[in-house]
Amino acid sequence: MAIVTSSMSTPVIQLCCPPVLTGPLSQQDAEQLAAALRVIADPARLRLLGLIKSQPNGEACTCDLVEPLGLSQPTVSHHMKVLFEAGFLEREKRGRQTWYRLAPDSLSILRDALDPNAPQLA
Amino acid sequence: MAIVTSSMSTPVIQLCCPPVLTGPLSQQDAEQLAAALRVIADPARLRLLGLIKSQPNGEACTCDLVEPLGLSQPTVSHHMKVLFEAGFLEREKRGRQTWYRLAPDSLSILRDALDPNAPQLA
DNA sequence: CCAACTCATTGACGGCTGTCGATGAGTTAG
DNA sequence: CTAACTCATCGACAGCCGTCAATGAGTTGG
Repeated sequence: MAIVTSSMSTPVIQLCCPPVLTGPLSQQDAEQLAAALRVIADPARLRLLGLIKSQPNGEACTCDLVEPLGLSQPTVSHHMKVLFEAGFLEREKRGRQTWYRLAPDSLSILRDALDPNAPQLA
Repeated sequence: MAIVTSSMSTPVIQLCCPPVLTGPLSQQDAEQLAAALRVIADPARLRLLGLIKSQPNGEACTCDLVEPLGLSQPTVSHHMKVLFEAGFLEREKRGRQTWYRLAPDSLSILRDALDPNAPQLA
């Protein structure tokens, strides 16, 4: 019996993927890459990534993001959770605040998957 | 009065965008980039891009794509329209068939927008 | 111990969209 | 001209998801 029975799952960003144009994508590969892309295919989440990156030390707590984003605190919290669980953000709790930082290489993985010069396998 | 009153609009892929991590994205920039990402954040459309690229001459007609994708013909037609109007595909009618080809540079634009080493502006 | 603060969770709602069957429009072969 | 073929469009439906107000959980200061 595992001690940790939580719902921790592998971040989608780490699961994907052969480049799109390497050849026909399997259904599974396509679903994983699509899942990773869907996470950042949202204006609020894109703005959050840019905001965090532009903060001092490249980190931000939730309270720093609510007002510049112009969305409610629960909504921001929701987006942060999605970005974190997908592997785009790192999270650290300090006192009552939660600090977020960009996960290195997460965007690079997506970039690689979109490489238009990927070698044809077939 | 314009002769062409059709609903032709600029492909979303050509509208976007400063890189995500250059700094805080404006609402408009974020929406444009998100719109472009949403187009390919779908397993069926990702598979279509890979399928077309792997065909002889890098082009395919709709009839070549329905069976390998495992979706109905109207659904495939719908996805092709979305990809074309977004600027990811070029289209050419020959007789009763419609042939599609990857639009060069479309994926590269998205790749550039995801550059994790983009210079900070602020 | 209590009040204030920060953040996450819950539940609800509305809009978007991926899918299909049915149908229509254009093209070719006979 | 007609039948068959290829593809697009339409209308409908179900599921997903972004958003918020209300509430709960954990932390700090006094």
